[in-house]
Formats: sequence, structure tokens, C-alpha cells
Amino acid sequence: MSLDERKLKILQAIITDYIATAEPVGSRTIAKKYNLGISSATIRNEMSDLEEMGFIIQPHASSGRIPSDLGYRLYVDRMLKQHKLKDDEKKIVGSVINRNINQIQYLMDETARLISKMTNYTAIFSEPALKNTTLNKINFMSLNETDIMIIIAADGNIIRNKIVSVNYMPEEDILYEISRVVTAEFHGQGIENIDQIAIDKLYRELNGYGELVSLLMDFIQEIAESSNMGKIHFSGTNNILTFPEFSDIEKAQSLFKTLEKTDALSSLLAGNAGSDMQIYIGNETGIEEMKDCSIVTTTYDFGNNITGTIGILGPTRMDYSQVVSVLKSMAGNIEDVINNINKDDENSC
Amino acid sequence: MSLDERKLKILQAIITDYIATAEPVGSRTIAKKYNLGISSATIRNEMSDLEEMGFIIQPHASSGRIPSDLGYRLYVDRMLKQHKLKDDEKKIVGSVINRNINQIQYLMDETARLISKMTNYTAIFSEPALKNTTLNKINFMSLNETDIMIIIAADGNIIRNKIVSVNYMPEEDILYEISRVVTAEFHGQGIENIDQIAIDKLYRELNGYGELVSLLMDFIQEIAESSNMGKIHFSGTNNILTFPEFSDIEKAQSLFKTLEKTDALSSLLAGNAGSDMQIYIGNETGIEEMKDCSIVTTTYDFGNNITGTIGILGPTRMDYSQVVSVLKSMAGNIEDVINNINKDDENSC
DNA sequence: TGTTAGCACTCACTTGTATTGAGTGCTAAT
DNA sequence: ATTAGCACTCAATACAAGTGAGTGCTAACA
Repeated sequence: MSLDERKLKILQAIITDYIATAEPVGSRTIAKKYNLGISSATIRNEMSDLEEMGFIIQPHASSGRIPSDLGYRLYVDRMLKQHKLKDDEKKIVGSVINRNINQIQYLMDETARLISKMTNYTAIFSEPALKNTTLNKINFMSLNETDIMIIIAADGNIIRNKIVSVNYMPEEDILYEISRVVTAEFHGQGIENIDQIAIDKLYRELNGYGELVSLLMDFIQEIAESSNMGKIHFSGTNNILTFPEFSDIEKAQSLFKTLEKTDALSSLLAGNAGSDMQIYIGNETGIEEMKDCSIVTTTYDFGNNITGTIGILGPTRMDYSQVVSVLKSMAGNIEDVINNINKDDENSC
Repeated sequence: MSLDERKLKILQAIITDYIATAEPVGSRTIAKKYNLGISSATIRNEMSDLEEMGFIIQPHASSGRIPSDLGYRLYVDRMLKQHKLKDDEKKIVGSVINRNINQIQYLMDETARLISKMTNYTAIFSEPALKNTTLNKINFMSLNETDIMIIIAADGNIIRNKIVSVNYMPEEDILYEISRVVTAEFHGQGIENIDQIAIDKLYRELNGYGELVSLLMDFIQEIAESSNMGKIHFSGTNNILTFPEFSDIEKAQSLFKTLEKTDALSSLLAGNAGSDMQIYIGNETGIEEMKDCSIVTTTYDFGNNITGTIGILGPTRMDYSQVVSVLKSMAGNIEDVINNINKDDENSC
């Protein structure tokens, strides 16, 4: 029994129909809707074969068939034709891009919202991990008599700040000088593995201001640690409620709960480091509560080895071709914006 | 027909029971569970009166009664006894507080999560509005050859930053000097109504660096505008799914949609400026989709007239006394943390 | 030998009907 | 004024019969 052209066509029809209706699809439906030039009886025979081969499943005797994880997998791997973005979809994408946003966080948020709107699924994104990032600039700024804000700028336009309080507040000018020295010493250092020699040297050079240096080191370590598990953000989670597979409120809730403790998901997203487009279908996610879900992720590049992940979470019967092309286009756009950040002020609106 | 003690007791019993069960409560139930020393028949008569007075409603003939908005209102206004925080609740509160957080955003997030966890309702909070805030310190910091980060520190430990690109990048030292001059000029100015004289003076003093000044002015205006409608955050929205009144998935979805476009909600939260504890019951929210919800809000004080709002969104039958006391305690805690921010480093964990 | 028509069978879903039970209102007795 | 008792209401539940979409199998056909 071989997987010939006709079987593929029937499988495709089943998947297409099931994506649209979320209802098990029967042989007669296929015969009527997709004119493959064969009768329902023949289709029945073929479907019987496809089921035996594991590509489709019969939820209960005498119901139509639905694609199995394996079926989706085959579809994704072999039959995914690049879905072309429709014109109006393109327009929406443009409108966000042209706004010339320069806060990455905000950009990501907007992108996620856009994705969830365009696909009616749930968008996921993780904050860019700072691993392998190099420090760029460090600044101390006094806020009042006791508080100082430490600002760390790293490659890829990544900025973190923290307010700390000090026992001894240096003069304004001294603080500036300290910033200069620290920056000179740490510039170019990897955030996760700062040279111990540089640290020692700093403590010596800034004799008398050890408090500041140690507060800084704390902060840097804090960043390095926290960035290992970039926070995950969602947009359009309520779209989940529109999926018929979650019309059972219990199921929807358990999925929401799973999304909240994002550990598992986090490692899933991290798994995509580098590869172009990752697709997890049903049980491939490795998360029990997500066996009816698929996740498609891709990475975007901040330059300097810093990458973030965006993805889409939907039911296994989601429209893979649309999802893939939306993601592809979005990742490209994010990179464009990031790389041209503030470089095209002239054509702002 | 007067609202005597006994009627109040019966109403209280109805509300208490309905909060717990979300089921219409009948006379026999009350007679059995709450030993008021009267028979179910008497209670029936009283309930009939209460219904006529508008405090309870009969969803359909021959069902139990449920409290009306008016009933809740009476309950809240007249019978709300201060709910004492249980010991274990107190412990949870302490654990967050002691972590000595100094990022306000993070603190708010944690607080909201805590509130939603303790109450099993949905927590709402708005970012503090910057209205009436005075500028404290302004700093320009170069990031690379073309980009500058503008940092604005305002009263109440509020920090905003923005990355802008400039055509001409001043020397590092000049940038520092500019920061100094700008800070000196703008310190103490209200963020929404900066003295035009000061602005003019600044342009004169910083002759040749007008670009920076105008970028700064843009940013300040941006902040002033955006802060008028502080963004609203939620925590535990999925708790909504556990409310039986939203077991109809359509209803849940329409509520979620309403929450997403937060305009209406935003003005609701803003309405609480200054007052201690605001309670909106059912239709009092003025939002059609929320007629089965109540919102309790309170404000917290950053000092210097800067206030934010936290609140709880739950079904109208929510446990008002618990909610009020949790909110009260939390608002107090936030203020404590904010006011002692970084002032108690010695007992950190 | 592959395809099709026909038929019996399965099973979720719908519809209609009867039953149950929690709850009310009213009336008469205490 | 309170209570017991009774008839009545109505949502919810349970059950039975009917419907229809779909399958598998077999025999006939090209």
C-alpha cells in the first residue's frame, strides 16, 4: 500500500476541510466539495487505507475522519505551499512598520497583537535572551540624595536599568567620571563572562567607590541570570476560546493554566535557537494539555548573535500555510525595524 | 413595609449563600443553614417583601432568589464588616513585600498576581498617571555614533527613557554638560505645563544643540500625553472562566473582548481619583458586557500627588468583604514599599 | 483489476415526553 | 404574627424513539 498522488490529494482535502470546519469530514463531503473525479465509495476505500497508515483518525465509528498529528506532519513537511500574503494583509503589516517605533518591547507587543489579529490564533513571543551579548555602555545617574539609577546598554539596543540606594552618594561630577571609567573597562565584555581581571582592576581604580562597583556587579549578574529564561508574552489568548476544540470550558482553563506557568513553553521556544521555522504538532509539543494544539515558531535576529522568538499557538487543525507565511513576513519586518531603528526619521508620519 | 433587622439578616443570608454557591437560594435553604429562629414560610413572606423592595430578584417563577444590584449595594453600604485578613493570607503578603523590589512595574505585576491568587478573581491595575508630576532629572546618554538615550526621572521614582537618533552627535563631555544644564533648568517643572520661558532660555543657552532640546520636548510631550490614559494591566483573567456566570463561553469571550479595548475601563479606574474605595456593582460599571460583574478599586499613593489604581474584577456575587480588605491591605503595602524603596537594604533576603 | 452502486449497520445528535424536585404563594389553624 | 400544609410552577433530568451522516462490505461493472 503506497502513498500515491490520489491519497495525498484526499488527505489534503481532509485537512483543508477540517481546518475550515473543525468537524470530522466524511467521504461524501469530499466527493461533493472537492471534485477529484472519483466517487465517495472510492474515497472511502482510500480513507480506510490512510487511516491504516496512521494519517487520519476516526474519533468514533461511523463518524468522519480527522487528520492525526502524523497527517499534519506529512502535510506540513511535504505539501506546504508558500501561502502568499494577501494585499490587505500586507497593508496592515506596513502600517505598523511605518510607525517607526524604537522601543523594542513596544514593537514586539504590537507585532504580537498584529499576528493574533491576522491569524485569529494566539501569538507568543519571548524577550530576546541576552546570552552572548556584549556590554556597551554603563551609566550611573543620581536620582536624589540616596538613590542611583544604573543603566546598562548592551549590543542590539538592549537597555536595562535598576534603581539602587547607596550609603554614600558621590558628587555629580564624580559619578560621571565613574561612569566613564566603568564603561571604558567593561565595553565589549560578554555579559555572562566578564573578565575577572577587569573587575579587579575596576575595584582598584575606583578605590573608595567599591559600593557602586559591587552594586553594578550584582545588577549585571541579575541580568545575565534573568535573561536565560526570557519572559514569554502572549497576545490574543482569548482567541483560544473561539476554537471549538476548547468549547469545553474545563479544557480551555487547563490550557490557560499551562500557559501561565510558562516553564515548559519557555524551553520549547528556546529549542528553536537558530533554525528557520519550527513546527510542533500536537503531542510533539511534549505538553499534555497542548495535545490539541500546534505551535509554530521562528526566530528574529537582533544582530550580534542576539535572537528572540515569535510564534503562533493554535489548534492542531490550524492553517499552517497562512501561519508560516505570516510569521516569516513578521520576523523579517522585525529585523528590518530593529536594524534600521531610528535610521529613517525623514519618512516618519 | 420597613427594612427591619430581620429582613436585613435574611438579605445577608441570601447574599452570603449566593456568593458561595452562585445558585439561587430558596427559603428552605436559609431556614436550614442559617438558624434565624424562624420557619421557611416566614422567610418566604419576608423574601416576598424584599423582592418587592427591589433587593432580590427571582430569575424565574418557582426558583430561589438572587440579590439584585441594589441588594449588593445595600450590603456593601450598610453591612460590610471589615474582613480580617487570615494569618496565612498575611504571610503571603509579607513574602512579596520582603523581596524588596525596586522596580515599580514589577512590584505592580507581583501584587496583581497575588491579589488574583488570593481572591480567585481578576486583578486590575493601571500604571500610575504622571499628571501633576514634576521633573527631577534629565539625562542624555550616547549609545553609539548616532543614537542617544534620553532618560527622564520624575517625582515618585518614575523613570522613562527613549532612544532617539541624532544627526549630529556631541562629544561625551558636552552631552554630560547638556544634561546638567537641562536638569538645572527643568528641575521642579510640572511635566504637563513646562514654563515657556524656561524652554526659550534653554534653546538660547544650548545654542547649537537645538536638535537635542526639540527631541527632548517631543519626548516630554509624549509622556504627558500617554500618561493621561495609563495602560491597564490584568492578572488572573482566566479566573473569569471559573465563574459559573460565564460558563457560557460566548459570554466569557465578549467580556474578554471588552477587557481588551480598555477605554471604558480606563475611565472607570480614573474615576476613583482620590477616594478611598470605590465599588461599582453590575450596571453601575456602565459597561453592558459587565452587567454581571462588579469592580472594586482603590488608589495607592506614590507621594507627590501621583496615584495609581488597583482593583478587582469579579462577578456581582463576589465576596465583597474579603475583596475590600485584601485591596486595602495591598494598597497599603504598595505604598510602604514605594516609600521605603531601597531604604531597608539591611534586611534583604 | 480498479471503480462504483447498493445495502445494512453504527452511533452521535435531536426531538418529544414524562418525571422529579426545589421552590413559591396562598389559606387556614395556632 | 407565625407556621403548617397544600396546590402549583417550572427548570432540570432522564428516557425513548427517530434522524442522518457516515462507514464497511459485497456484488456488479468497465
